[in-house]
Amino acid sequence: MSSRYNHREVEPKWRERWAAAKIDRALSPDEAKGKKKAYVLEMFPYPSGRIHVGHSRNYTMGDVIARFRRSNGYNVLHPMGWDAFGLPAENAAMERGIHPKGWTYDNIAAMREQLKLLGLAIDWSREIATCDVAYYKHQQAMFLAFWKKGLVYRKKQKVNWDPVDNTVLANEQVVDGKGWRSGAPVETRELEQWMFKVTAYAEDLLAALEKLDKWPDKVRLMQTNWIGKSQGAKIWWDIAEAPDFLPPPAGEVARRADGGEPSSPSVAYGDTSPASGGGKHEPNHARDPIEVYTTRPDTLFGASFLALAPDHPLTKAIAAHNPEVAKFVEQCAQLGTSEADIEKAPKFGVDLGVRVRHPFDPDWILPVWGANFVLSAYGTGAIFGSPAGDQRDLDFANKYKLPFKPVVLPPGADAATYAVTTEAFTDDGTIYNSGFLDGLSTRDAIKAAIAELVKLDKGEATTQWRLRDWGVSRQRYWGCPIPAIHCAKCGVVPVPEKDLPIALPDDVTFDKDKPGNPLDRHPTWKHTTCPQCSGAATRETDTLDTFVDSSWYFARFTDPNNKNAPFDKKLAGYWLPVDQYVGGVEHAVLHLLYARFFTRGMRDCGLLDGPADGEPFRSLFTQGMVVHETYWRIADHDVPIDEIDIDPSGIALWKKNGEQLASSEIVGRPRRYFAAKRWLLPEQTEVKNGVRVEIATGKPVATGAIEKMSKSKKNVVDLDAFVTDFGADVARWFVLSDSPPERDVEWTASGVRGSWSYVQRVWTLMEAHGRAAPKPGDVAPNAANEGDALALRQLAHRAIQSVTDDIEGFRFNVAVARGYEMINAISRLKGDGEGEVFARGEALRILAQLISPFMPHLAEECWETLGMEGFVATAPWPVADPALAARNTVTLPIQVNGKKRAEIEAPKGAAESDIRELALQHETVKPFLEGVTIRKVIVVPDRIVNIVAN
RNA sequence: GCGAGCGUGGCGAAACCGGUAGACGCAGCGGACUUAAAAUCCGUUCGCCGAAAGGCGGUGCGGGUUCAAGUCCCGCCGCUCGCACCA
Repeated sequence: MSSRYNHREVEPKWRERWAAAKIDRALSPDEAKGKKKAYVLEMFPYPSGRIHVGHSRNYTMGDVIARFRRSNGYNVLHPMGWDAFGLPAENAAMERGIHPKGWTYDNIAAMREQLKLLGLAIDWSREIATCDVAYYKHQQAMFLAFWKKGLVYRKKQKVNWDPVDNTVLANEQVVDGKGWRSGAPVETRELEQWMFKVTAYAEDLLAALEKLDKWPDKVRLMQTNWIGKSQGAKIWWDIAEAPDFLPPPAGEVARRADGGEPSSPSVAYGDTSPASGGGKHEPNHARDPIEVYTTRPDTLFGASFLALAPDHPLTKAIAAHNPEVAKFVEQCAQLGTSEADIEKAPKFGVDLGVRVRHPFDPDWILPVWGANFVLSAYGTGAIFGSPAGDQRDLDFANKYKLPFKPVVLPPGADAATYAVTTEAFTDDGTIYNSGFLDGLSTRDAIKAAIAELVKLDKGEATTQWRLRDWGVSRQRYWGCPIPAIHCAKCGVVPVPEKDLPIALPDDVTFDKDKPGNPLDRHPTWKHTTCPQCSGAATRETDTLDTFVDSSWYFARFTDPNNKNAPFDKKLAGYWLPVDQYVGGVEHAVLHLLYARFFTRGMRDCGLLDGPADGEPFRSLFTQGMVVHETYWRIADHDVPIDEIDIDPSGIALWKKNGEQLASSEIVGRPRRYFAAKRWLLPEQTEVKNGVRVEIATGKPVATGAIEKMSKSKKNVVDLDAFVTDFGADVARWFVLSDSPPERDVEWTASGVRGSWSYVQRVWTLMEAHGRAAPKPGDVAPNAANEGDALALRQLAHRAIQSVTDDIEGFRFNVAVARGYEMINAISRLKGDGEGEVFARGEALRILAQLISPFMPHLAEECWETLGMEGFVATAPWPVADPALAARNTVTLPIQVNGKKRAEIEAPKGAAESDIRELALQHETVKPFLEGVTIRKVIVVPDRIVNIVAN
């Protein structure tokens, strides 16, 4: 009498029982005496609306780990929260005339209910949302602490400015030089920005990457490149000649526009100004020596020119008087910044009319050029050109007929004949044509050149970083207000801690016609008094970048309801670092770097005792996405029907004047062709007679690329509907099957059917067996230790070993395969004797435990059906019986000259000489040994035999 | 351009230290049950030759190391990701 497994009743039942028993609650350190802790965390979601099955994969992976750890006796912290500030809420507000707060909290409520459907073992008592005042007031206090510590400063910085939306855009929000929402060309503006001094930890952030051995190499490499440490030298080139209009070498002239060290410390709060750059050659006045950065001071004798960035102060100073230079600067500004543009842009430049002296020879005069390929944002914005050793310098020198000579002799080349024409030699070699450096290796010459520069006071060794400080100002409403006050008399003043929180006002207006920051135009909120002089003052109306919110939330989870502090030092010390962090690789640099910075900052502000090394995430896993086919049809009105069509098999036909275009001709499709696509939800389509059609119209539908599930392409499967139809367990099982977790998995109807039928098979066997499963430790009857029963017992115990290793090693797809293997083996075992019943019951019990991290509801129902006590979720993880899991006989393949010819069964650990004889005497092997001489017999114990003969 | 990763049946994949290539799933084919269908169950499925036993070939391409290579080394080709005129 088998009944169908009814997930609609079973799943909610167990979720209620788990909640009632509070099994997901993380224990306090005192309660958990004797247990090890495990902090398992998935990157918390942005509450964008509703979740779909694609979102579920990330949480399911974390949940498998969390449940697995709990079964293994750990005190598990597995929390959930909401990255709730951000632009989409304001956009929704503008489009629909609602409040960002209401929109956000509604979304959170909806998504919380959806996530709960998945049966995740989450301690919901620790839920946080970054837009709660209870959360961000601690963030404001932390901002003040960082400020006090010198990790916060203000600086004029170039930003992407959207002139239509009146706001700063992040680089990611600039697409092809245009604002992603407004479509308006983005302008560059200089704005006073709040900065976090990430560069203070550059050395440590880089060095500590080596210790993060449980992070993917790929992510560590990306951070290494992002931090971009480079060792070299600064060199000061004295001006020999300059145009008369340049001011004399005195007075205040700004240094290069966007340099390493920030400018004036305009903020009063203890020691707020970052350590100044310090050299005696600062600042770089128009007639002061030109500072150049190089990694190759060994090639100094090959120098033939200096080149400055278009926005180097000296270039700009000359452009103000020299029309030719002004034209050059303008041309550079007009060049696109996209990758393709840079690739294509030819090198060009202009002689600035300035001449400098070579540091090693005052009589050696070199020209100074402006050049488009020199970046103002890197190094000092000025280089010396050594054409024989740098391809860009060589191209430039060839174009403008600047002289050059090779100074590095490639290994093996002849100094008498070696020459450079169009290809520079950039590798290490032997220095020649270089005075006192002659004969040295590249390495030694770099040291010798720097020593000489220091002696002459013409330069010094230096380290250059690609990493920049983090600009956190956003001209936005829906974010954490920055706790600062602007006073005409006192300058920028921190809000006293007792006045926190600075809460966002609710009464703001969102008006499409009045873009910009609603805080800025709020009638009362921004007006306040100065905490120092009590005079009239205004609040800072910028809010913090939402990446700040997510830079410390993992610490808040350790003590989420603390009213007086962001968290208790002891609790944070107990739980941190996060033992397993799971998230998308798209956060490889920004979020993961900022969090590492923040942990160090919190430590140095005394908020955090451990981890002493400042690393928030011990182990990181970057998971793949759920992808799905996309479906679309032609829009009804946008395009003349003869220009685009869909053939009955779902292939798009692009036509022009009735002629069909080959796919190669469809490059650079006009924009309106894209507008012609109307994406369809999978459930709006069906396959009829092998053709996918729109259900409503019966018209054929085109099948587009297989892409990450996203609202915009509509290739999503709604979670609620899926859970109703198939159950959460099927979704969880499916997203972990088939593909390795780090790779994408394609959601397919047939794959879902496979998972569904697996659930049914498990249930059918469980129910048929009933309440007769042996408990762990029950002694097996003799009959269970022979024949097929024994084979099943061995398989089950080996599965314990395998699944345990697979979960530990993030091979969930392999663990899933073991689940299939087990159910196949269990259903193959026939007979109802004492031995079979025992073996079957034991295997089913083990199966219920092994699948419980993956399909917790089904496992729980099975556990109860088998007559087991308590929750399978909290039952100890099964331990394999070594006697059963071990193999006492092994199958050895016998190869002759590397080709498999036979197999033999042999006892495990059998003597090599015995195996050798068995192999040589084997009936099917013998024919291959006739007429040849046996050269060698290789016996790898318990693995293989290979007979070498010829 | 630089850097990293990947390339295995019709498809998703497995093979952890070099040791029986293709576990497991999907799709396909054959069968059972059924009036029929769905569901379920059983068998089968890398290619070629063969009635079978068995043989030959096979992990992007070309070489190499080894008794033995999907796995290690060298050189190509292709795809994906990251960075990009970084001095």
